[in-house]
Amino acid sequence: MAKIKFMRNKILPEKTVERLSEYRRTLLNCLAQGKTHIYSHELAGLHNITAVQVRRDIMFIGYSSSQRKGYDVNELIMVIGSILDSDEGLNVAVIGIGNLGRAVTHYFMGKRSKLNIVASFDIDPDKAGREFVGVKCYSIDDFNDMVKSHNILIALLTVPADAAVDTVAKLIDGGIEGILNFTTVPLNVPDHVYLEEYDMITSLEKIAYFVKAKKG
Amino acid sequence: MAKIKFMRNKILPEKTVERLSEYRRTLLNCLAQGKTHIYSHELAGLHNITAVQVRRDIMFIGYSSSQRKGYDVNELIMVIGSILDSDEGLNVAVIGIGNLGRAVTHYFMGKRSKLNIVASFDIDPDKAGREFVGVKCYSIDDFNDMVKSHNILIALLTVPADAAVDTVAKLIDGGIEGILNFTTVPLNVPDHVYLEEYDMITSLEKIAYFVKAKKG
DNA sequence: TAGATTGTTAATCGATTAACAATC
DNA sequence: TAGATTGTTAATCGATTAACAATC
Repeated sequence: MAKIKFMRNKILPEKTVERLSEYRRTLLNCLAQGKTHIYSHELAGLHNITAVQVRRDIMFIGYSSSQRKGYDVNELIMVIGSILDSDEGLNVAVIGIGNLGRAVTHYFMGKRSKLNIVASFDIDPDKAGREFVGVKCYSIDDFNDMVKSHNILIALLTVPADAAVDTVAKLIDGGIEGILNFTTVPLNVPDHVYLEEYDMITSLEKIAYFVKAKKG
Repeated sequence: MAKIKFMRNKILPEKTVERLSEYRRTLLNCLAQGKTHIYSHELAGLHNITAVQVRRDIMFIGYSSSQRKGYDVNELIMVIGSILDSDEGLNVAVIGIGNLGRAVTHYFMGKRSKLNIVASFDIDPDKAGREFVGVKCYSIDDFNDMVKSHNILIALLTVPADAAVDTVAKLIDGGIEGILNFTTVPLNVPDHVYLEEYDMITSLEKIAYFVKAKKG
């Protein structure tokens, strides 16, 4: 039987958290293919990183394989789940149900996950009450009530750029704790809110720069 | 007049490149509001970073303000442009024109940029020849020819997860040099290809983890 | 056992921040 | 000038990698 040291209360490095999320998806695929054990160098190879990094990440979460036959895929999935997931699942709202909002909702609905999109919100009164991609849309004015009644913790911000700043003020006011910002607008949030930028334009401009740089 | 040291041939740190892209957007807004000069601490405040970091980034690109009255907004935009943009613009293709592909295309078309979406590609023969969001769709079989004739350098990968690996092989074969990966599948690419992950699920799971961690 | 693999410490690398002289 | 601001070096922090003893 594998050992799990309970160092769960320690906060993990950001990059490790990212990779754990990625490992888990890969491990679920392995499981689907009937693979029950996986070596650190195998998992590393699938992610284009080094085996040391995989082992160090796994060390951080306090898991260790019992044999030298690699990690038990099933166990590792469970342990990562115990780190990343909340027992009760986590409720998420999409803010702004235009083209991007709908595509993102659709994208998420396709994945199994402890993260549930429970509502969308829009400023357009015509949209309130309707359902988009299987998710009910509410007026942004109902946001505060909904956050409380539906225990919404995280918001996906997919509003147009010029609405971003005002909308974020509403999200903060409503008591949201995490925001994934799809807009290209830099946002100011208080310390207790976790903000993650998700900026296509910057990602693309970065690729463009390094493609140029590589060419000489 | 401002001085520009020509250290353009040096490769910039990844994070600096990201921030330059973000600064530029902010600077364009400043310009639109009639602001001609900006202090490092102002630009920093708008991005929730320190003024030292702004100054260091600007030092890296070899620009320096002539007065102690902050940076000339217009000049700084030009200098960042000379770093990030290619003179001729850069041609981009969307691979997989489903929900996500269309939303992403729509999103980009709204921004002015030196990055042009010149084509989309799909495996579905019914889509080839049609136009989506103002961009013509081609069969993925025509990819190699199109890359050459339209000088496509970068691909946005918005295909379903199970098609990701095969599709990337085609992109590489066609001679693509940069990929923005919207799928959740980890990809293996040769050294000369610049790959950037753009993974919503991981971003969300990361937010979920740190929201939990902050609470106790 | 010998070889492969893991878990962990120490060394390195890269990015951020602190400190401060130079400038207007 | 005095105060504010910049440009840059040195120190710190965080993340990756190298090295290696321990284990099966």
